Amino acid sequence: MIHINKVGDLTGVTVRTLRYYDKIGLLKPASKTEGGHRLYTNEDIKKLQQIQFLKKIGFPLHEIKNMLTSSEWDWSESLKSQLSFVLKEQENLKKIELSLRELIHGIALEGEENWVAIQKTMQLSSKDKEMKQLYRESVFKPREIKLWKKVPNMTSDSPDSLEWIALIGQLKRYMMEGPKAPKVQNIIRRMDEKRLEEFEGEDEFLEKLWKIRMSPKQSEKLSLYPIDQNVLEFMEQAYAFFLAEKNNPQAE
Amino acid sequence: MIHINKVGDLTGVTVRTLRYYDKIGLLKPASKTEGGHRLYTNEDIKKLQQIQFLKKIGFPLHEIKNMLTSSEWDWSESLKSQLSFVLKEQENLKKIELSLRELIHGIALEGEENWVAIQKTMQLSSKDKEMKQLYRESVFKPREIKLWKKVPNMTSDSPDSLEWIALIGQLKRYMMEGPKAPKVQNIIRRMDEKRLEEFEGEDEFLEKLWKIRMSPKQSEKLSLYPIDQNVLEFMEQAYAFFLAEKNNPQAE
DNA sequence: TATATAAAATGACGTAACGTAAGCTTCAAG
DNA sequence: CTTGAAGCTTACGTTACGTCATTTTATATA
Repeated sequence: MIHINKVGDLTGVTVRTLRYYDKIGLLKPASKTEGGHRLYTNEDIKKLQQIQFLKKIGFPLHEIKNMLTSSEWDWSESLKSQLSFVLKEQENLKKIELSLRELIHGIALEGEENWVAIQKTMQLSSKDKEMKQLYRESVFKPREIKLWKKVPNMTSDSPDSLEWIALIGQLKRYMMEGPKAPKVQNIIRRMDEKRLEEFEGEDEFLEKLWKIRMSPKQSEKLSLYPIDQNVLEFMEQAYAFFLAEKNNPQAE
Repeated sequence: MIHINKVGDLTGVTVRTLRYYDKIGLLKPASKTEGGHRLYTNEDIKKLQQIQFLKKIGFPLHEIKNMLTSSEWDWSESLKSQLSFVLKEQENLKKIELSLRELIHGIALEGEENWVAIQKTMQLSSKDKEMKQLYRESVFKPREIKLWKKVPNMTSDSPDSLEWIALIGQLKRYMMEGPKAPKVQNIIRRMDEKRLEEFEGEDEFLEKLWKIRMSPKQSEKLSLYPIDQNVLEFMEQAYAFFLAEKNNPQAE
């Protein structure tokens, strides 16, 4: 016969919990002292461990009670339904994770102080994702759909996407220095390097992508994070200058 | 000025919820009629949509309230901590998923009627998984560790593992017909085919595995689902008979 | 054996985010 | 002016306990 706090020590559950389980009839102690103190047996401990396990895998107490009392319980049934529930929960959390990453990257781009990023993402997220997939397929060729995966997007945590976000963020910061500023040109050079690494020879695709980028509405349809028009234009100027310099190095 | 049930139609939240948000000060309607009916503006609707989004990604209402009121809120901070929380939750659900699969497969093996499978798995799950990894590394060679992944286990949902479980389950059902029964021999043949497909030429490894299998204690240490001793022995007999038949087809 | 003290018992309130029901009041149409 | 629909407030129920507050029992010491 084991006292209540000893049971707690053995299994890690609190005294309060044991009293609660007693009250709801989930685990009644085998006996009591004449004064009313609860006394548990080894059997009770085993049952408690089963309860703990079933609770851990997500069953509510009232269902655990049924499971352990009714001998005719359809274990297979409830385990499978619990499994499908768990799978759904995981999908859901995956979506939440993507939204969070989008927001975090958005703030990295826009800076924390202004609400714009948050607003944009919250609007984006409220729309239908599947629609976008369909639209995407209508605009690009099948082969280009594969390339699409390499386009940096706000939900990815790949190093590549992160660097793109960082580069664009820096570009915004240095915009007031003009497109020819060395800092800006360094960023553009790095972008060009990455472009070559990832999209070498895919000029047609890049051309299409850039046109879409220049139209905020189309960008949004494709769930591209809407980059400010003036940033895009600035980028185009800086890139033009970069190309000119490259072809004619010593000129000034 | 929009009436409360219209707001519900527009955003999908219930009237009760809107009244609740009013009460806790999360979303107060811009004005009220003299009779006390709530009137919302377009601004309110926008705010409500933000609330919905933040709720969807897992923030509690009181935190959302802070986020939307205090202008100095550290968005980056709370988004990141929420992200890490979500990641932890996903890990947790993954573990739960594995436990559930283990139980479901256990029942497929032992049959629903007897508690044995459930008991066994519940005991297995309560122990430390990392310990097992270490033990495994001490028993097998590095090269064999890779092979280990192909050993059917109770938590996998790969077709291969499922078939092994099904085969062993059937074997148990036909045990009373003796090791020479055609049904039993068919199962053994299928097992042999699979063995060849997956472990061809790895005789040393299989030998080791089999020895461990014959010892319930060692099996458990490696988190192998403990198969009953008599089933294993029966399997050995049936397999011996199978080999004999194969080498000497027409004898009887 | 009386008493001090630890530990146990019961009862009640609080939690998060609403759902649901009861009973009363306001709004808008006819 | 009536009437039915919709709105209002109040309050209890939900999950699985945590956290008091108060009282009673068990046990060790004087």
